[in-house]
Amino acid sequence: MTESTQTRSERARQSVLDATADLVAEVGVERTTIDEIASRSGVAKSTIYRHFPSKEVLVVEAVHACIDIPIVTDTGSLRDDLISCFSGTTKASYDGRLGDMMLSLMDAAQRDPELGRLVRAQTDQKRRLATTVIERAVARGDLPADVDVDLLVTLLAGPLVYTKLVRRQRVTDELVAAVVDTVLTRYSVKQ
Amino acid sequence: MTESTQTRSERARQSVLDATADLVAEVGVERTTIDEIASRSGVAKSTIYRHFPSKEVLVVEAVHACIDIPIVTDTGSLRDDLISCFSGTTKASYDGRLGDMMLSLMDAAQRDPELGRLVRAQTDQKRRLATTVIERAVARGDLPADVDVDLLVTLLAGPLVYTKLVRRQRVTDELVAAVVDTVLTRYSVKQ
DNA sequence: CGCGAACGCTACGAGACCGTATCGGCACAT
DNA sequence: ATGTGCCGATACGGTCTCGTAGCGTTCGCG
Repeated sequence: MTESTQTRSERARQSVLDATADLVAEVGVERTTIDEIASRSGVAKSTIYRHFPSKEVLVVEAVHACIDIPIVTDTGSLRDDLISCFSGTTKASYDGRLGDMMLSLMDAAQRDPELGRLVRAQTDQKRRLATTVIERAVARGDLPADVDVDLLVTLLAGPLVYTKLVRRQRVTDELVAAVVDTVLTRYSVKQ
Repeated sequence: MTESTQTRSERARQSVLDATADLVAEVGVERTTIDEIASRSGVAKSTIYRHFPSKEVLVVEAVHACIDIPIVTDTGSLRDDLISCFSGTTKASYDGRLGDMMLSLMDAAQRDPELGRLVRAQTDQKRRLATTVIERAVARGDLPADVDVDLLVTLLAGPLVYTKLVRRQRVTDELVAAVVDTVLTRYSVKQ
């Protein structure tokens, strides 16, 4: 990716991280084993331990490598920016591999402080994207200055995350639009 | 509870179910072990296996025993009924022991079909409470007849579940009221 | 092209856990 | 009261997993 010339060590490291992420997505954090990671990645167990001190650290790094932050648009329309923002964060974070990991990660995060920090940081980061969009709208006067931004983000993100994680249904663009429109109506925003 | 005269076998069985629920709430489904259940409940491992064929069955029964369905009010006010409904389901299902179990259960439910059915049934049951309240409002004419009930329930339940499970914050009565009011404004319901 | 560092393979000890078996003792119904 | 059936304690075999170690092989830098 970054360099087409990859040293042997780097290739092994990357294979391990990939296999770990795949396994966490498939069987969850608890059932992920070093032996299976070795088997899938084609990297020897001894080599894995040369790169990562423990299974916990490996999992944290593997998850960390899966996270990418989408960019927020600035069209001047609160509605469009929110839809774009939540479509982006939902697709980036809850579709594909990371989406399959989330429940297991959140569960494991209850007991593993390091994973807890990671999951919380991930959640906060996504909320901050929406917060940015909303605060820009407040600055424009499209939203009242005394709006409860935190509540607003929860009202928007809640139904989408609930649909994905609890109901295990796809988050369609229609749902995103419906959620955004419902919440914005409350604040009398022109559409 | 149901009978103050409890045979020895019944007492043992109940102790096991209790200890199992406690353990699942504390350390999750995966880290819950029969030996620890035996140790905590004061019931011998051999006795546990006389009552339950496997750890999986035991966990399912223990979780099942934790579930109770709150009753929905019928005050004639959609807003009041919704607030009562979601306060009730939230308190009953996400506070206390069951709340501590949920993430681990939902994770385990991804791989265990039996747990999957249980969790899904639990979710559906709670949604049906809200659906009942909404349909009564439609019948009264308080909501348009063509309202998307399923979407409406998601809009209401989503932020509350998200607050509890993802943000790991308490679901206050203020939050419930704010969510209900926001969603109902969209449908121009008098408050 | 040569040498050292890193790799793959295999085996190992320790510990956790499951599910079964054995056996002595206590509860509960008759 | 008395015996039968269920319980508690304990031990066991088997499996899985972690993390370490030894050893031959191969990559890649100079």
